[in-house]
Amino acid sequence: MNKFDFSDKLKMCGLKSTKHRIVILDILEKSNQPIAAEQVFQIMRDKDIVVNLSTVYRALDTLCEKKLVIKLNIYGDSRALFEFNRMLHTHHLICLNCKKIIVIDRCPLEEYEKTLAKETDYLIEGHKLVVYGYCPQCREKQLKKGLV
Amino acid sequence: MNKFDFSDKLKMCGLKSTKHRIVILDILEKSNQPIAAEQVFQIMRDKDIVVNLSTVYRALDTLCEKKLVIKLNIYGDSRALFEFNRMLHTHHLICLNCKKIIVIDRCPLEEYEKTLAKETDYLIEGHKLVVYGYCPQCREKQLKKGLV
DNA sequence: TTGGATGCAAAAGTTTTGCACGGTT
DNA sequence: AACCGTGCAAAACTTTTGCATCCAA
Repeated sequence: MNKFDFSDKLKMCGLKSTKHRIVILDILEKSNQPIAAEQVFQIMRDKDIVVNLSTVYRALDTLCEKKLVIKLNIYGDSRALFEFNRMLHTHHLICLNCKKIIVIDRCPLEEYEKTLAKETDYLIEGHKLVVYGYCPQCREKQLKKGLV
Repeated sequence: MNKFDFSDKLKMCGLKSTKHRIVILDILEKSNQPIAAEQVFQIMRDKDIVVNLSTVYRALDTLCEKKLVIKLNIYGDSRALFEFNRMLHTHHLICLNCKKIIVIDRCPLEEYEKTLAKETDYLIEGHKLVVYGYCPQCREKQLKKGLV
């Protein structure tokens, strides 16, 4: 997706198309895993884009409101993480050692949601599933140390 | 579970049995939903227990390490929440309106974990599932307002 | 007695806010 | 021109830490 698409996307949501917002969408879209506001800020700095951290927070907040971006709160990280909303229903597999996050795009929970709705009389809007484990690389390292 | 049990539990984990820790376990055990450190602190204050907030944080941290307590990071709350570990594998159903949290104790994901392990070569340690929706009470209120 | 637990104060880290100014529509 | 977005600084909020003291084992 290129910058013109981002610009259109923003306008379609009733937002002004600003350079910062486009760059932020671009950064998140290119990231293969969710990142924190501070990291977005640093990447912008690295690109020699002068921006204030509060602007990054405000932009992320606005983009989340418009569902262009998804905000995550993950165990073990006190910061919120943000990812580009690819309009796919995804889940996350997180390595407990290196904190790498893999996005998984298969969901086994459609039926479960229906059952749950019946049982609880809730109107179910969605869910978040996070799976924790150790990635192959970290498993190997820990095997060598005799830790696992 | 009474206070003697908590004392034993702490000792079995290699922790000293202190008044504060016992009270904190008691508060969490009695709470029907996960609560923040600040709330634990306030409940202690209400019980006329003089305690420092940093002690609450340290105690919760220690109890989590020993798996007596579970720490949660939930979307929409920048604070961590803590719940008594009932040694059941549970999930959470959260009302997007009133933020009420229901603990659900049926898990549809055993098979899924196995499949995922095979596919990714991760050593899966566990998962967290949070379902979002609107509770019957909030649905009714919103219906009246014509919002849903 | 000894090491771990606590209180206190201070710092660190994350996120939000008020206000003046600037840019998009 | 109007309104929304941004920079800056400050504050708010959550969590952690250093150190002296206290308490459970």
